[in-house]
Amino acid sequence: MTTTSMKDVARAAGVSVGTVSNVLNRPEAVAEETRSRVLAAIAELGYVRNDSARQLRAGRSRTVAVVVLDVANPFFTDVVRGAEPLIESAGGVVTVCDSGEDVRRERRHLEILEEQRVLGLLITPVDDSSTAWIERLSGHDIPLVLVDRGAGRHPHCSVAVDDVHGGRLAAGHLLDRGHTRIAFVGGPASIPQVADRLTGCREVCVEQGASLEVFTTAGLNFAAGREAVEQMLGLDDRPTAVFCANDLVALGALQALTMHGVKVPQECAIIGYDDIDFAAAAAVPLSSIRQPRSQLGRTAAQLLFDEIGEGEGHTHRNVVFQPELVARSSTAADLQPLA
Amino acid sequence: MTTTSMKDVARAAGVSVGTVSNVLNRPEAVAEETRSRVLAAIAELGYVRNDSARQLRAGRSRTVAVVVLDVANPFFTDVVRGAEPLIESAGGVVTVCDSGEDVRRERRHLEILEEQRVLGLLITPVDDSSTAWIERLSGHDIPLVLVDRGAGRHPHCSVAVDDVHGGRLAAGHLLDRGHTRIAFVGGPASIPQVADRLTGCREVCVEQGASLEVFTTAGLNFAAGREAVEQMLGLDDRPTAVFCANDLVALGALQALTMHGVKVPQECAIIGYDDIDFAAAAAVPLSSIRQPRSQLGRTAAQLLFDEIGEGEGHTHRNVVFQPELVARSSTAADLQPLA
DNA sequence: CGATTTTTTTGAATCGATTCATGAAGGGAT
DNA sequence: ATCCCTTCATGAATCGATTCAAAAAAATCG
Repeated sequence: MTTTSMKDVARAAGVSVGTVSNVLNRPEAVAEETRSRVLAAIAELGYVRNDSARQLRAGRSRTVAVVVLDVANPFFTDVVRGAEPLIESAGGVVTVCDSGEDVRRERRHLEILEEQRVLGLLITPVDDSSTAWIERLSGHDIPLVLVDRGAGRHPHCSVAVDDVHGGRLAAGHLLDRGHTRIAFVGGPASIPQVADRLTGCREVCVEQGASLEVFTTAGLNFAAGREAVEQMLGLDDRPTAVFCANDLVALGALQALTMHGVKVPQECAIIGYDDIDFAAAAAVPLSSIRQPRSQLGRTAAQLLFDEIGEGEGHTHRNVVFQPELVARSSTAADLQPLA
Repeated sequence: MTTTSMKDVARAAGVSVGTVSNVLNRPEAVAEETRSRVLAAIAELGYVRNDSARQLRAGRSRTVAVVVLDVANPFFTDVVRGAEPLIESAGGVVTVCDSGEDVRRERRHLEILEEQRVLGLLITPVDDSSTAWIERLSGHDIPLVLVDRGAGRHPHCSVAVDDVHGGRLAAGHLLDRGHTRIAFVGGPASIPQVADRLTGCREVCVEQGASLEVFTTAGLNFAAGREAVEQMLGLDDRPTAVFCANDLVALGALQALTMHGVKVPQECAIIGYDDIDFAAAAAVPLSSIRQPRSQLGRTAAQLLFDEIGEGEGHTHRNVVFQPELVARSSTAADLQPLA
């Protein structure tokens, strides 16, 4: 006999299983003397509650899943960190799922989470094709909050940052510095955050008559930034400023530029997005667009529990934060007029 | 009726629940015609398996938990990335738990994981006081592999990197550069990795007659590095080289040094540990001690499944990898003899 | 066609905790 | 001693999927 169950504890303590259950769940309903006898038996036998059985009866688990695009991206770990305290203090258990910007992985996670009957979900969807699955969970009464993504016309709570505005801030800053040939690096284009940041950037470029070259990458990481820069350096008449869709990409780009002896910011300016801690510590301290990362997580958790608490009569809320420009050395020099 | 169960599917398809179960678990044992009828009913009703019930019956979940010291540390995300493919291809589900270098948080996670009857565990224990709990899980037949930590005399599989050797490499490199006043920054001292790296460092310093100043920090992150440097800069006769217990600390230290106008490496050299991707992209590319991060994860997962597969007749294995010095700019200059 | 084997399907037992109607025991009040 | 209230403890029913011995149906063969 591998595992000891409540029945064993009950037998050892000379009580019924119902009483053991009461000791665990409503200790005040059990007489002092009985309770300590049961607790002694539990300690004696090394009994551990079986969560599956508990959940089966309860019909719902106490797990809140956070589905992110990339756990290795500090932006998301900060969002998770922001959400954790609230979830845990509400008796929940946090589980982090990494979709890796891949719809198939995301879908696999969602299938499993649905089978697990999770208490709720905070999710940053990979792209629009995620919607069908998300609606399915939602239809099966799993409350969810969209993170870093407006709900659009979807009936959900959401917390987001105005990425179009962020894109405008970044591009505006570069143009202020005198640049007229801008490169945008990021992808895939199906990721809404990328699309929005590019939209904002493009708007500003068009308004002010700057040229814009778009380098679409396969992902939002170090390697993507490096590769895009390699490609850019091959051009005859290359851009003088790069706006990267996030800081990881920007750090990769910065590394590649430095490796090729291109001086930042004198010969090429760079600005990233997210303002992760590493940005300030980079080879050339990186200008970036700051998002309220942990507040994003905290608010999302808050909305989720509001929804769980309010039940039927719940009205969805959509919170939008404004991003903020953080200018550092990587965009510090005004463009030197070419002779 | 919120959830639809197998019973509902059975009724809709005009078969027994046993047959529905067979369709899901051993489709080849069900007649073609019946199978498609059941599948149709499943699709029709939007039926989703209840994992709790399944686990209850099975006695075990298919979750493999990875308990790490800090999810925000790229070292650990890389370890997790390394372990995931193998776990998932074996039909497992990965869940990452962050102990945050805090024994209490670690313990809470372990309690929950035990209640969940996880399939297995990859864990980097916070410190020696974790041992009792780990043994408890192990005693309850939950197989586990210690990660980034030798098993010592404990009866477990483990994958580790020789941290004492790593400490020697780092210190040796600094002394080779002509430094004779070394600072070690890291903590808390109860973390074995920190203790081992310091041990190696101290050995070399003693052997070669260099002085060693130890700055013990509360954690292994950015802020810790910054604070230690602030403190160090207050000293009259300060060290000329800093060995940080990991790269996050080193990046924090580097940032603080730069902020105070101390030139790296000319006025102060720095070397970190882990060689995370950010190290190479730092303000001054950071020398570091490289660990085979994803291989660590992959091997750990391998050992775990070996243990699960072999059952009783299993013999524990302890794999130790050797770290490797990666010299970059942050230690590039030989010490300038002070006039 | 009846006997025999093979293929399918059935349905009851099981996993372990929770819940709740029911009942027992103890304490006061009359 | 009787009746009424509390306070505690009981144990059967329940959650939903899996398993497996046994029954039923279909196929094969002489």
